[in-house]
Amino acid sequence: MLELAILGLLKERSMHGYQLSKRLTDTLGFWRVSYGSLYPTLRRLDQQGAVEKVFDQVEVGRRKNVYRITEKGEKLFFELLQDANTETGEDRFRVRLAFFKYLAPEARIRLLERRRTFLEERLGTIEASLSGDRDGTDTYTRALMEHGAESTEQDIAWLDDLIQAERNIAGRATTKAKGKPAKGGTKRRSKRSTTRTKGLRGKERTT
Amino acid sequence: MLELAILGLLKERSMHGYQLSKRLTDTLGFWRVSYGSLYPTLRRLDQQGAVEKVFDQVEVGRRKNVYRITEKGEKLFFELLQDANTETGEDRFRVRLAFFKYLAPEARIRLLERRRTFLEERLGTIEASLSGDRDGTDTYTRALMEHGAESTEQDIAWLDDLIQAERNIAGRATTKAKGKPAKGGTKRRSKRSTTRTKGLRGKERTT
DNA sequence: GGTTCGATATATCGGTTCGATATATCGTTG
DNA sequence: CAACGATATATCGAACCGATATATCGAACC
Repeated sequence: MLELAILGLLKERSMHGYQLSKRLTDTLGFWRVSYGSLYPTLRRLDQQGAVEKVFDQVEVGRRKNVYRITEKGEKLFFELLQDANTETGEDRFRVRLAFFKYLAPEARIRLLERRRTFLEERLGTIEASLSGDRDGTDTYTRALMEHGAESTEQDIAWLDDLIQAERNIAGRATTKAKGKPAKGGTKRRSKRSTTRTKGLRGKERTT
Repeated sequence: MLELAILGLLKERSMHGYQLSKRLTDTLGFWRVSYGSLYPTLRRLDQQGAVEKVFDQVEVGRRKNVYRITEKGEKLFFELLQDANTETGEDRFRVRLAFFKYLAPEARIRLLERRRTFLEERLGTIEASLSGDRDGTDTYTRALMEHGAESTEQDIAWLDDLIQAERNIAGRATTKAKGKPAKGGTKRRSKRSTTRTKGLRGKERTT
């Protein structure tokens, strides 16, 4: 997954390790990457020909290893991006979302809905745990779970917005305009009140 | 950190691996633990004498390894819990919060405030990145960051509530009354100010 | 002028965790 | 009773984390 993130960033512009680290932490998903995985991954990518070192304006004693993505690397990038099969874990989703512009709208929607299903399931288990646990849990565990439920609900609402926006795009791209006004676009909508989440979500897909 | 979580759960009652896995995923921080780390950790704890196997209702089926915490394990638990030195990363904080009842109120407040500082810093970098990025970022990255900022703000507000509740307890301490943590305070919505970080914050830009 | 200091930059080591998978038993249902 | 899903334990290799070592650069400070 680090490979995917690195390749995606190098697609925009060539960088050296330290810059990659900053971009990974700050802008992209703001999830901390250890040098203990960044540099080895970078070297691994280099050895398999997905990236290459750039020696240009070295000047004086500057020891910077600037990397550039190769065509092989571009291909690898799209393979990894398409491989949404194994998508659990927060970070993986974030990284993929960050490179959504390289995916077709339908693929985006598929990914967003899968994520939504996952969060909905999690919310279900949390709420089941909250309601079915008579005085077994202490205050702090309870606070933790309640906050978790709240955050998850907000994440779902956010996903709903993204999905809606994506549908608007896909709608006017393929099918003809027909009774799908969907005005505002990416503003806050989808006030979810259905806290009851047992076995909804129609259309289960096998994957 | 898995050690801490396991020991804390075994402190409540003896369990076998699968039950631990469920408790870890569902109630405690609902963060998925792989069996590839759970079982080895369990065995490691066994070998170093922090937990021990319990063979009571073996008899039939008998493929359950029930573990019980030892006195050595209890000591280890408190050591690990106190070692808040290395506290970055979501999960570590959650696990510690789940076992807050074993910490003194001052220690709790210290941990909560450290977490708060961390989140405040992160929020700062996100917002700096958001405002200082002249159209370099695409829609999706931007959405990601905005949502991240929002979530972080809510986390901070939640922390504020917890800190406030903790202060109330600590304030009326002095009496050994086995204080039960102020049930009234865990309902979100509190003032959020006292930002001792950078001055630039609080855009209130309606999503 | 020198030197302390923090940010930049690369690298590696040991240990932990992840993801996938293999195996077997139990409980239920058709 | 066979099929099936949930329970339960286990292990492997690869990825990843946290800490640490090293070195250079640009300022700041006396």
